[in-house]
Amino acid sequence: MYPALLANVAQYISLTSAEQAYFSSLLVPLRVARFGYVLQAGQPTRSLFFVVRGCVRTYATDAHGQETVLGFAWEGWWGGDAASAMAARPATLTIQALETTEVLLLSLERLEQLCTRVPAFERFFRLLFQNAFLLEQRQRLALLQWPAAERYARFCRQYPRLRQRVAQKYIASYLGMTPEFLSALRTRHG
Amino acid sequence: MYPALLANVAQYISLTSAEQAYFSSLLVPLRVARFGYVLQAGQPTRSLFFVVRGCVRTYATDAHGQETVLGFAWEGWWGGDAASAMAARPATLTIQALETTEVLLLSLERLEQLCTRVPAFERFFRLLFQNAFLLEQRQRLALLQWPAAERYARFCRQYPRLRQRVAQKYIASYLGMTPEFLSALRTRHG
DNA sequence: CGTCTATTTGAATGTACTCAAAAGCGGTGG
DNA sequence: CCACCGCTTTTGAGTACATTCAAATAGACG
Repeated sequence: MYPALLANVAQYISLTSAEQAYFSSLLVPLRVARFGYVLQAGQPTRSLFFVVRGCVRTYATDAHGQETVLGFAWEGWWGGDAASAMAARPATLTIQALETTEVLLLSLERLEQLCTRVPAFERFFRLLFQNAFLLEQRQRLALLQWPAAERYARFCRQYPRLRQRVAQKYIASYLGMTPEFLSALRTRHG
Repeated sequence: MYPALLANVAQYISLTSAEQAYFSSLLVPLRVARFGYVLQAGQPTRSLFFVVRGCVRTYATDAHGQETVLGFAWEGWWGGDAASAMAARPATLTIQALETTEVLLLSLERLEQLCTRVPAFERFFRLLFQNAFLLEQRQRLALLQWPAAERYARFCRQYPRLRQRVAQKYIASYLGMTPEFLSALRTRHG
């Protein structure tokens, strides 16, 4: 039984204790050391995961080896390379632990099984993807309509703790600017 | 009965004809003339919609009146200001018809009702939001990791017909560049 | 055919990037 | 516990990609 994850699920749906036990039985805990990988580009992947402890960054690497950070996930967040997992293709994204991190893996096979046997989970994952979609859209609009300084200011307001938790260069990449430029922004303003 | 929408739903779930009829009964058809609005920022909104015919653009307007195109929807696509509808707040996005357009409105109240009475729809909307999330993420990564010329080239490959269908300035906005710059790109390359 | 808007063209500007090097900080081991 | 080492952040100069503004041309629609 994993209280943090059950609490996350309970925000959206109610489960009997038998359902909770069944759900828990489908999860595979994984512990990753700092700078280790939850997933590496090129590996087969068929899972999503829930972060119990720690923090990870998700990034794509282009042909020149340039890394682009797509996002972060810490306690209480879901993560994974959903596109690759759903298409049953090797991962295109890499997910690296920025601290000692513990996640619970849920394979898509088991997710489907879960949705069949406990239909409330169909609803849970609908709401999960709905929220993920809204966050993505919001962040994409930020990239399109705000200049770099404004994006950083909003990021600091939205995720004040994350700023002290992950390296500035990763935040810069996530916000679509170079680390040098973010550094210059910080000295100019607050 | 709306064959185009039922075909869209049938890609993911199977419905009895009674379920099809019930689903159809929840939909409200709306016809919008060219340059008319399916939704305007500031209006209350509690619906998503499916495009039967025509094409719309979805955009946000900032404090200076600057418009940013978030996306397009044409025959067979779903649209709406999901964030506002779900939060039960006035729309922040505007959705304008670029041609004479027919949509089918589905209010969130009825969507919830539908999911309760026909649980397969819970699955349908999970998959719909899953796909929407993946598209958003892909487009956000494009903004972060590709230069303007590359984004346009990929857009033309991915949506070749859309290029002839909507004004270039809207495509430029969607791709995160000015219309002047997109025009310059086009004369330089193909 | 005429008007209105979209697209193209061009020049000047600016925001953000690249490259390089110094300074700062944290983790690790002595 | 301190000192070193490596990585992150800062600083600065030069550059480039993309923007702004303005005007001319082209295209669409009535």
